[in-house]
Amino acid sequence: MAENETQADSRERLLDEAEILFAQKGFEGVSVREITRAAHCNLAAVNYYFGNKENLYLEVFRSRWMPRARRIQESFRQSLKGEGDQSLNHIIQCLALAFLKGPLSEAERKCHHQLMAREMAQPTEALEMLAEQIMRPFFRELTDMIRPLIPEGIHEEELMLSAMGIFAMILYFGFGRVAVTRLLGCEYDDALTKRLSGYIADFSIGGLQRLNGEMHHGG
Amino acid sequence: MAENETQADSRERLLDEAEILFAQKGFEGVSVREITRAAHCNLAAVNYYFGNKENLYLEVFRSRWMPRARRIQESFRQSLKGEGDQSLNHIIQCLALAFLKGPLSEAERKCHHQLMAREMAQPTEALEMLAEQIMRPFFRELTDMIRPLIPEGIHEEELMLSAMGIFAMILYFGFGRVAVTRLLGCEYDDALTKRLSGYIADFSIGGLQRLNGEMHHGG
DNA sequence: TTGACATTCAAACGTTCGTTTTATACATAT
DNA sequence: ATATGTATAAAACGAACGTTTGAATGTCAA
Repeated sequence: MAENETQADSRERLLDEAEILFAQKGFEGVSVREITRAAHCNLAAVNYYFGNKENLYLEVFRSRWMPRARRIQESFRQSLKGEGDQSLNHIIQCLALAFLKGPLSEAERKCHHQLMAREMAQPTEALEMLAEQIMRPFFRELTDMIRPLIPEGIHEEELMLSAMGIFAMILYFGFGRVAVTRLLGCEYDDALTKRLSGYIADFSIGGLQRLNGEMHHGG
Repeated sequence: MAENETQADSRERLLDEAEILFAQKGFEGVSVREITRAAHCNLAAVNYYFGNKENLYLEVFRSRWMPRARRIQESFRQSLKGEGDQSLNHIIQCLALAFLKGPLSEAERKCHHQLMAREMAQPTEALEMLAEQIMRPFFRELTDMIRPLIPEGIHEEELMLSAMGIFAMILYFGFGRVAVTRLLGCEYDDALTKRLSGYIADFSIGGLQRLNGEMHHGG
């Protein structure tokens, strides 16, 4: 084997193009023909390498989405370690930034969040995999991180919901950017992303602190 | 024409069933045959009444989604008028409640939010219609309502983003309930809905107040 | 009864879908 | 040189898709 390009890269090209197309149009919205055309390989290649279309979809999550999710998480941990400040403010700011600007290109991030949003709206086998291997561990890590920084009596569920509320906004402004720009009346450029990031951080921190206060001072 | 049942109700039954199925599976995920089967009418009925599948989809938004959105908004206005309290706290609480519990049944609300989420993820002609006739007017109404209650210097965009942040969580916990329950590890029953509603309200209010207090964004 | 109109129905249209089949090209190991 | 395994190619499979057709209904006015 060895040697020049376009050889055994068909499998990789298929995964690359499939992820983009699945993110843009959804599983049912893309045909195998469209994917193989984009990847410059034969129609039968999907079945040759992955057995069927559904397996290709799952493999996209295994070999593309999950590693990227881990990179985002790692970027979050690194930016936390970088400074001594471990306040709630700092943690959430780093969290929002890691997911909204993070270590990814604009195209990658858009693709990443769209796929996630689609799985949430219409879960498949893939979501079970992500929930188990990516999301639940990270939520646990996150709640463990936050717990010592807030008043004691708070319920675990509140904590979980808080973390999910943050991701709600991240996902919303990520996957719904077409609608967001249509409503804001301005383009989704780098500046807007930065402002969104700061806004989400502020909003989340405010929400968390209010939750803390409510828990203790009644309401 | 005769006033019997099941007569010219085919059109209405088609709209009812189509909305549910479109919400559950998306435009491409449902076949005309599936819709007509659910509505107990002939396959050709879709083309007879609506010309084609896409027109049926748009008509679902015109004759089902939009009136329901107006009912939700009206419920919000009524609950505001009911009491003299016009504080920021009260407004947002009413807002969250109107969208999370509001005047709809559980099934209706689920259907409603799922359709919206799908349009945000993959906008069609329908979203332009909703943005113009429903969303933009309501956001304007909302920001006009909130503006006098917060410090002056605040930017219009911040206000818009705040409103959208609230809807982000509403949509997230609405359309992603399968994923939510999978992460929380508990069922999405009435009690959870109630807690979610209160949580989103608290979270949103906290976020807004923080925005007011601190104009600057870190990072 | 007749004619016109609105609605339903079964059947078929042409197209596209995911998948399978068969054949071919080419590298490497024996 | 032959056998082997990998990869690509074109063509076809049956099934399902959205849509169209034309006949069969039922209703109501004339």
